[in-house]
Amino acid sequence: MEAEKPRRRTRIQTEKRELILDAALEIFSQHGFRGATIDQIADGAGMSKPNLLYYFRSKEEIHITLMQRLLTTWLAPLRELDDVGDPISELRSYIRRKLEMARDYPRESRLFANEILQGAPRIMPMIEGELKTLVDEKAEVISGWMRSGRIIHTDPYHLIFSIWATTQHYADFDVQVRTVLGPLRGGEERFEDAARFLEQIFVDGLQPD
Amino acid sequence: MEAEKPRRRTRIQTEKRELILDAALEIFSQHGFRGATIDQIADGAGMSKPNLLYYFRSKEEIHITLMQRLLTTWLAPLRELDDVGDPISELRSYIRRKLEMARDYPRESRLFANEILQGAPRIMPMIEGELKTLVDEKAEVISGWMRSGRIIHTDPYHLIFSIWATTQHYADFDVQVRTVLGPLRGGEERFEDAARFLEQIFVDGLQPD
Amino acid sequence: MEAEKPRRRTRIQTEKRELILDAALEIFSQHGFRGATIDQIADGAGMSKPNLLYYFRSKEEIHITLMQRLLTTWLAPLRELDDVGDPISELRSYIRRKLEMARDYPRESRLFANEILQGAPRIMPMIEGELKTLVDEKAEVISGWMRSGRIIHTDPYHLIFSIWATTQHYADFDVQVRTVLGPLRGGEERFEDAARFLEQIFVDGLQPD
Amino acid sequence: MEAEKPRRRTRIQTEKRELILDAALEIFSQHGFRGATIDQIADGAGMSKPNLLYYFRSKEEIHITLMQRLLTTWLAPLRELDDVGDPISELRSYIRRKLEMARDYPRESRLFANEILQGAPRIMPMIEGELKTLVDEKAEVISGWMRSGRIIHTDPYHLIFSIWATTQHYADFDVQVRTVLGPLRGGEERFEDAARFLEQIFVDGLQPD
DNA sequence: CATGAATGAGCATTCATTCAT
DNA sequence: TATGAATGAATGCTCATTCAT
Repeated sequence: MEAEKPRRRTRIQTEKRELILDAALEIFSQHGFRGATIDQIADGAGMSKPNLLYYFRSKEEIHITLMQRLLTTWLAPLRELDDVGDPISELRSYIRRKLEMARDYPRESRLFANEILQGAPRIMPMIEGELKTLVDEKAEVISGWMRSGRIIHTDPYHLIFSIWATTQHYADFDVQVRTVLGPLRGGEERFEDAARFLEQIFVDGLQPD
Repeated sequence: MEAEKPRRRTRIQTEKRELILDAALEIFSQHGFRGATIDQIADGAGMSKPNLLYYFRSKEEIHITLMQRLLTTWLAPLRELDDVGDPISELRSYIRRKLEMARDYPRESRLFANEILQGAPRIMPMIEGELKTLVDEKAEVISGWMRSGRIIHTDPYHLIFSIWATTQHYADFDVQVRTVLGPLRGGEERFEDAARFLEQIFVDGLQPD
Repeated sequence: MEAEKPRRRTRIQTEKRELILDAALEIFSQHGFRGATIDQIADGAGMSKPNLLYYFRSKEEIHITLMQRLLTTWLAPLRELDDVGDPISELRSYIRRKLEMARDYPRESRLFANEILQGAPRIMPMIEGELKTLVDEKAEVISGWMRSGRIIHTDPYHLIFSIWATTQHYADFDVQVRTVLGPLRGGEERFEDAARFLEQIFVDGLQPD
Repeated sequence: MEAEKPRRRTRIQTEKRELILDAALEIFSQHGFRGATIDQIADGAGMSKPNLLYYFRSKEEIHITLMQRLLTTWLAPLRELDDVGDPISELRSYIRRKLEMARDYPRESRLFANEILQGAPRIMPMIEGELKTLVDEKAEVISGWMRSGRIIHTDPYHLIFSIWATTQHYADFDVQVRTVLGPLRGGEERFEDAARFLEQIFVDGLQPD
């Protein structure tokens, strides 16, 4: 109801907000929105609860801010998928980049998965807007490649879903993956192995004879 | 932590426990463990909170019970993967069954995903035990098929992970899938389309020339 | 948003609710809505805060319940003002009853005053409805008495306001009244003195020569 | 509790203090002492919260300062009641002035009412001192008029209370008055109507035959 | 003078669990 | 078995006040 006074940000404000967002990412991705407490986040950010609430008005505001940034980074690899490049190497790069993100930013992946799992209560508009638009656009690019015979014919949407699912799996189901692979194969090399496998499936599999 | 006194159960007890577990599945899969409340579950099961706690000692006990059953059902398709069958049709069936489960039991899938996402705090022993054992065993079956040249050579573990990831995606990321596909392609037929795509990738792709 | 489950009330429920309402009346009338805390009320009612919230869902619900009852009792004297009685003795009785209420139920008077002072944020509908309707009706009765020459002609609405103001003053401004009157005249007899004065002003003053 | 160091004030200090007091009057009269926040007052005064607290050490200090001024203005009409004037026209003027104050300074009236309602926790000394002294004095003046037969015999204290109550009612119970009078009679003319009624009651009614 | 930053104490409300019947 | 009643421990958020600059 109240008018948001759009506070101009000082340097300290910006820095502290980053601190908070980082701590929040850790906590939210681990416990989900409801499972996370402001206390935990404040602790992680090294400040008191009321002080944290001086930078963000509410738990939800932190979450929303996180989500907005997240989506942008998260969609970056897909956004780079280039119409004019070579289809095979474009797809290969896309898968590589997605896997790298799963390896380097697993918290972001889990935060996103958490939100979608619960029905995307706080992120739906972005899914319907930005995300859908981008996917539609890139699906069209892929369809073009198919029509021109540069990759075999298949469903571009489900192709994208599958790439998402398989790559993000290494972040979202990390504990399971590592446990199943065991100490011998569950180290960092698992990402190399996954990359090799996924290329075989998606890249070789899509290559016309 | 306390030793469970193994109470003998009457028929009524068993029925009520089922009622509770069903309600709990609904709530837990929707809100996660911490986000769910006993009140909601009791409501869903049509009984009072203390009465519910007569059948299960605590919120966690419900969750654990649910998880135990879940894993068994969840692994059933993989367990059916038959050593002596035809590899190609075995894999095809496996993918089909997993997709059917994603379609028919999305709550179970989400509950499982939720748990793993949070680091499997309550299910780790089963992952390390039952699940890992089964995967190891079936990976060996698949390896056997590869060695005998009946399917092409690749990594059986990552193959299993990929089948899990892609099929479960249709349950866990359901909102996103339907939103992106839009009203025209996001109906029940999405499972058919997915099946067709996944067979192309996994079955045709693994076929030796 | 949630559907109110209309709880059937047990005897204990009813008794405890009364206890709470009584304590709340004490606290609210003393500190106002915002100034009162649930802790204070729970303390006054001899129970824990969560226990109190088992009987009333929120602070506001207590206040609303209190207000609803209040208005009914509060308007009772005016409601008894009888069309067919003798105007002079009707007015005399009305003033007496209002003064008795100020003496015997000062907390109710103050609670009401508090609410109106703050712009009646939680009671406006009742003012616009029940209260206005009743006043309109009784103003018409008084007007009738005037038209028939049984009391002198004046404004019936402002007459009612003045009776309200003067009688309630002995509850609402009690501290001031007692302080000004001092120990000699500020005891219980102040109500007798007030009654005598008010009758002189309102009753004798309205009498036609 | 600490001894106030009597700070000498610059002109700017004085101006800012006025700004603050005006904003505080608005807020305190609307929400009561506990319901008001320093933030709201600082906002209303167009300054930051710590800056406001540079001019007044605490919320309470603002309130006390406000109360002290208030009482002086508030008692001015009574103070003007003149021993040597004509009793009837003195009383008439007194009522007029009090009604004008209710019309022009309703916030002051409500602030005062609020404080008394809560038992005058912060203003008691002034009630016992300044206010009581003045009332005693003026009651004696009125008694003199009665003894000399210039107005009829009645209780001067309760007469003063009644004039207070009835006039202040138009400020303190403003919402109720306007709601009951409705759009047709609840405009600014309500003060004229009230004045006419009150004169009839108090002035004509006190006139010896 | 002015303000951004920080905090301890408080507050309404929720929730898992226990107790008595 | 079943439930009404009770509560300790959170939990999100507010607010008067202080501190540093």
